[in-house]
Amino acid sequence: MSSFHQPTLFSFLNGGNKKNNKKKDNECNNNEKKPNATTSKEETGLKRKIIDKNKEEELNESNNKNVKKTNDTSLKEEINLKKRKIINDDNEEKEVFKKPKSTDTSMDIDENTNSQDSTKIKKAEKKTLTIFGSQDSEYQDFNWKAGEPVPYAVLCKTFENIENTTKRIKIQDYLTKLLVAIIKLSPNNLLETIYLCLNRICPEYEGLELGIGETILIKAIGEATGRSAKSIKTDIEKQGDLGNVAQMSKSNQKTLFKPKPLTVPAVFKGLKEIAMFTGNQSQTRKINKIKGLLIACNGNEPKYLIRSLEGKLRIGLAEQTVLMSIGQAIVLSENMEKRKSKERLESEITKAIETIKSIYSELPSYDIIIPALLENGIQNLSSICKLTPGIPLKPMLAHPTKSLTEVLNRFENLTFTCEYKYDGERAQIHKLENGECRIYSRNMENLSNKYPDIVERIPRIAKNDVTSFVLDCEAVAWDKENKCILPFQVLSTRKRKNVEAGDISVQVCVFAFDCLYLNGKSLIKKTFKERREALHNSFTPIEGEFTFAKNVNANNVDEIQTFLEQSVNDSCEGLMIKTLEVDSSYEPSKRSRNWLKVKKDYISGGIGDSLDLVVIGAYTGRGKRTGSYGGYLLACYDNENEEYQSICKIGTGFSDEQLEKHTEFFKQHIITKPKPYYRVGDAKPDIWFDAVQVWEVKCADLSISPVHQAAVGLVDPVKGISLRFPRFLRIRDDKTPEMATTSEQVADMYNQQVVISKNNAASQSGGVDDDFEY
DNA sequence: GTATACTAATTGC
DNA sequence: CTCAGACGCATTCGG
DNA sequence: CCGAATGCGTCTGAGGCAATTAGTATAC
Repeated sequence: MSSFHQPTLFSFLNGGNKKNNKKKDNECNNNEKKPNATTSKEETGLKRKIIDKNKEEELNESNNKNVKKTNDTSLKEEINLKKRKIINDDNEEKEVFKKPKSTDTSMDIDENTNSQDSTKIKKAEKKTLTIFGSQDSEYQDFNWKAGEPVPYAVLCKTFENIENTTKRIKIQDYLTKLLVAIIKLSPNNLLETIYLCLNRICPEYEGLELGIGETILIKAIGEATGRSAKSIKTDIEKQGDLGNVAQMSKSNQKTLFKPKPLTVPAVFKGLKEIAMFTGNQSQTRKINKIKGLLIACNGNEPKYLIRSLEGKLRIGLAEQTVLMSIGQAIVLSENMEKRKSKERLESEITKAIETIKSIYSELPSYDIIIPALLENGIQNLSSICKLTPGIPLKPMLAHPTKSLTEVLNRFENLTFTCEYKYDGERAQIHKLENGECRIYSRNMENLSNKYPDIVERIPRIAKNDVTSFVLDCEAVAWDKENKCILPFQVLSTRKRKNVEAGDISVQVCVFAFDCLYLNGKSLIKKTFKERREALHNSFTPIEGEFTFAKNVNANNVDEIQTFLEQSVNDSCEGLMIKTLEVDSSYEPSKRSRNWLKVKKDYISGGIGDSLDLVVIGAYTGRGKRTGSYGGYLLACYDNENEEYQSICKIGTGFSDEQLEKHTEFFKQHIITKPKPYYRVGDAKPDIWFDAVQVWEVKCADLSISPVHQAAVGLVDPVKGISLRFPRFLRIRDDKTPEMATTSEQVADMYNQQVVISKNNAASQSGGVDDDFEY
């Protein structure tokens, strides 16, 4: 009913005093531990098993887990910590969620001063209110005064809180609390804070990147702490995260003098500067800047600073949650002094979250939204920030489905339509009122300079009375001579920057499927039926340059099945299925995955490719896969040379349980050097294995590979073949490694792909393929 | 000094 | 891009 | 009738291949 929940409000109001909270949490843990531990034995499921297994450690260490976290290096501890987190969350669930709920009712009688509970809440509320402008605050330890820059430590403390829970409402809560305080104390820092939470430095469409990777970070950490790159690398394997390694290296190090504490704006400015270093010696300058920041870090700051630089905060906080927190925080901060009923606040927050999400999906720029929000409040925001040609909007995405029956179940009794899913690059085409044309990618990067050929043709696709528009399309590599679609791999060879019309080697055809804005009006709230009519009425196809996506308004399985097969036969990936009327607006904020996609490889036993491959190596896992192998190297068997040829790595498709089992199993088959009959090209795994097990693996396509060696010499003289989107299906215990898929089979599968065989046929006959029409 | 080869980073799917 | 896990929410099931 | 179980959608973070680009190191 409402996305805002009472525990959120309660814990927010009650969270005024950090020390009280902490104490309470500990009490909860102590009280809950024993009953929880005993009941867990009767329960099944992995989660429960983990709890049981680690019960003892949990009892001993739960109270000083933060201390442990920063000081303990061993792998075992890290894993325990991971599991402990689950247990803590379990306890939280019992305490934090039940207790506030029981007080909910008293919140309802807002003015009832007789109730003991409600007086408690008032006290809590009062404490929260005193945050602002006084020393007695949640953030008092950080010496943060109104009007002054937000200390980086405050942000990192919030990150730590967030990282230590998996509860989404709680995460949202921690961030909201911080944002409210910032709005009240240092509103100028709100924008920077939000960017740091999201690990970004500017709107996506501005395209500024950090240009920092692991290698440079290792160098910087090494120089800042006096450690060798090699020892840092071994630590990463143990700790699974460069941020943790930096934290460790830093805490072991004694600093001679204390630099001024970091602030949020200073860190943000530092990141932006790093991003803007270019040209000769820029890497050295980046390293020096990082070193400077690192040296100024205190407490847990190195961990989060380094993770920010890595581009992955990995604390369970991302865009959607940040947006919700912004909405919640702005309402709460606007109503701090007012006494509004719980219901009233709740509904205002729900509405604000909806508003923020929808505004952001139409105009994904915090640079614009946040200042407008601070200045004008949430009420007038949608009149200031709205869909504008020239600024990309968040694209609608599709939900994968496993079968056509699933599609029919979901869209039962609704009118829907099926479209070809072309294998190319998403292209959002904008024409501004002033005539300027731009193209944006799925991630809102500006592609105008990549596709000058498309930009040039944009004015010709619209009918005369059209002044401005935004279209949603797919750009697909196109063979002009034979009038057929080329593989994605061909498209990706196009230059990306400073493309001159003259040096375009790969032609593209644009397949349009939606119209989001037309002649000064946004169409996103209209039904897809209406939008598609607008598209078809206002634009004209040009052969080989601009076409509408092929579609059929079928509604029975047979028809759709035929259309699906036809799409694959026409070199497409499968179908997109969209409702025409009900719930068919283009509002990614509502449901970003409102469309369904049926890809040929999803359908089990169907057209999709599945291979039986041998495991010959592995890579150490990072993050939540620390302590197990995060990915494996697979090979096919070559009869001719009696060797195993690498075909791909694989890192998805297995459950946590399987992942652990694989790790256990393959630890018994480690070999120190690769066998002479392993041919792996540049795919060097961290650990080599004896060829003992066969895995069934599924993929979407096969491609010519610059690294892997499968079927080398059969399709390409020097290059092998690899798999696109590989995923683990199951262990094939019935097969020995010699019975794995062979190189010949791999080569055959490659050649049998429609898009390959069609093009081979076309280039051999030199004529137009008659079966191929648009 | 300039051309070339290599590596790391980013981005598409 | 694929996939699994955790969470939150809604609905159904069973004592 | 209420709490437990179940099912579904969303969100997040693990992991994949292959291409260009930018910066650096090396060779001539």
